[in-house]
Amino acid sequence: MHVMANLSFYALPIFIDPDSKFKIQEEVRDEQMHLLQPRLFSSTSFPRRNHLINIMQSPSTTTKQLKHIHALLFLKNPSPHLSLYLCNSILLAYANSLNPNDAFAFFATRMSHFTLNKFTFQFLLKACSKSKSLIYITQIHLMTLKLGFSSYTYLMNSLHHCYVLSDQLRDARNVFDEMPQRDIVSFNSMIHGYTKSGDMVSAIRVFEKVPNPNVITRTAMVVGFFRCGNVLAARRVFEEMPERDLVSWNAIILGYVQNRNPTEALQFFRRMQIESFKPNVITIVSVLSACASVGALDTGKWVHIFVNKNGFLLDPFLGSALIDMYSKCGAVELALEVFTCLKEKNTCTWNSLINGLAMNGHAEQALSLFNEMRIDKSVRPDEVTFVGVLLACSHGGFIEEGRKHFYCTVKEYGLNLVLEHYACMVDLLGRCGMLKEAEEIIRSMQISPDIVIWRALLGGCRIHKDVELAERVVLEMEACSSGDYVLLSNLYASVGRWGDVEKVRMIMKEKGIKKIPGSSSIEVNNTIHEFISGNKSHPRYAEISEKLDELGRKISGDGYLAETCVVLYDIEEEEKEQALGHHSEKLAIGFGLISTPPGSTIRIVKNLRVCADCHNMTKLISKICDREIVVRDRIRFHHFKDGKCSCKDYW
DNA sequence: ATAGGGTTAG
Repeated sequence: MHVMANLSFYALPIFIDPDSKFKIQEEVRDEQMHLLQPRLFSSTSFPRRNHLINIMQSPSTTTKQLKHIHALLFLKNPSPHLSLYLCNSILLAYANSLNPNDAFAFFATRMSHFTLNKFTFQFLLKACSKSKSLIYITQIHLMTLKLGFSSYTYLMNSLHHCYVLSDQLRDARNVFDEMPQRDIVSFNSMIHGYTKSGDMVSAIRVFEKVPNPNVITRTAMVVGFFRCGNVLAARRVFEEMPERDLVSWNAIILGYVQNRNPTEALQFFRRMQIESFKPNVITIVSVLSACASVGALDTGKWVHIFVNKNGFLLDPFLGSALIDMYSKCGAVELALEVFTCLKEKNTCTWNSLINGLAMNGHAEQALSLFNEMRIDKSVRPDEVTFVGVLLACSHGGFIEEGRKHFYCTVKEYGLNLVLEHYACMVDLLGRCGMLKEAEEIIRSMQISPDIVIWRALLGGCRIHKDVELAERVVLEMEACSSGDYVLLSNLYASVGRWGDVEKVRMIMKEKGIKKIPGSSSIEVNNTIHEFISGNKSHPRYAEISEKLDELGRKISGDGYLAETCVVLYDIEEEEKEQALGHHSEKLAIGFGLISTPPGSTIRIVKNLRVCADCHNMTKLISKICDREIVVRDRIRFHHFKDGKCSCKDYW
């Protein structure tokens, strides 16, 4: 169907984009022609048009070359106008280029005289889907309606997709509702739209109406369920899929990572390999993230080798993921190694390493890396960088340097102070006993402080036994999460105010606040073993318990005294633990000792912070057993060696 | 020619 274009329609100024640097070069200068020579003119004759079109459509063609070819076509054309076919080709080339807005400019200036066809619109919509400019989408939508193209399912699907991409769910729905015919693509696009906006109820309603759902339909549902946190439903859809492809596997792996179940994510990664699917970069990055959060160093190393073997491009993306994984597994040397090997680094790469060093207690190294970053002109520090910098200052106890960065350097780079910066600063000051200054900083904040910041102040109160301030802080926090009460009761216990300890426990009971159970995991032979505080269910529990008892006896002869004041922070819980066994990290360490070769490093990941008793005991174990023990707690790392810890007993 | 998957912080 061909409809004569309504010229006034195209003349709308909307298509002249003031930001576009687009200019058709009417004349191609000789030297520019010369630049094109080697590519275009293999023989002496003028290249055939199709050849030029092929070059234009090739993804390696730069915008500059594209414009030259474009000008060349006009220049060498005998008649004043090119054919519609040729113009559509140029349009598509611009739509696929790095500057899709050039397509609109070309359309507005060079195509107004044409009787347009469906390809013209298809390519314009292609440009829309890349530029996501709502103003163009609406305009093209109107044109398709006016020129009678709205019965083309392909076109309407593309239009629908554009609206979904730019979060215009209502418009997308209208397009969907008005379509005379719908195919599987229409349904999939609609489902995607609903899941993207979190409307799972509508997505399910559409899903149930799809005559023959395919891989894409089902994968979209998996993603949708994960997005709204319904892990079980996501899993069910996945398990019931008649066929799966790489994208489905990536969706389930990433879904579990994002729903904080990295162990399950790694299980699916393993299953995926059993079923002979070859991972791509997206899989790798998701799996690395899972390894990082669960501390699975062996799996992480395996992935790294896989990356090298299969010739994956080590770009800043993948590099940062590797650095983050190694840092969060406590293997700083390996993180450093990746960093030095990387040819290309972006801000995120630097951030990953700075944060990694800071987390692992290498405060000086983190700060000197930051200074290197400041010299490097190719990157610019951002807010995240300063989180790492301030974290390093706080873990190293560098008050002056911390103040300097907090008050000056952040502003030097034109950055705003965000919640995380305040949290680090309050932590730093609180830790060093400058509780008053810490509190003043909180009071002076432009944004309202969050729970992390109050908790940082509370941490300072605990170290310096400032009960009065702690009480005020807890009141101010309006008492919502259990950690704060535990800390307060902890503090009361440490100064012997048992009556108040009891009171806090009553409040917690009344409010239904439960202490989060401690959980520690350790990776042995590529399997993650998780231990919950006081839980005996591990198959080798008896051996672990025996080992811990044996160590306990050895240690008591070595001057170890249980830290009673901390043990008392939650008596109810503690009694249970004494009857049943030990804190989760002790179980994990015990298991590590009996299941790994002597002398090898034991790595533990813990969901809560290390208690003083475990900290003490771990130090001694590292000495007696001559083992390096690396414990990652909720906030940071502890590297135990020869009876000492990298945190220097501040945490 | 159109539909589903992508890192970094407390």
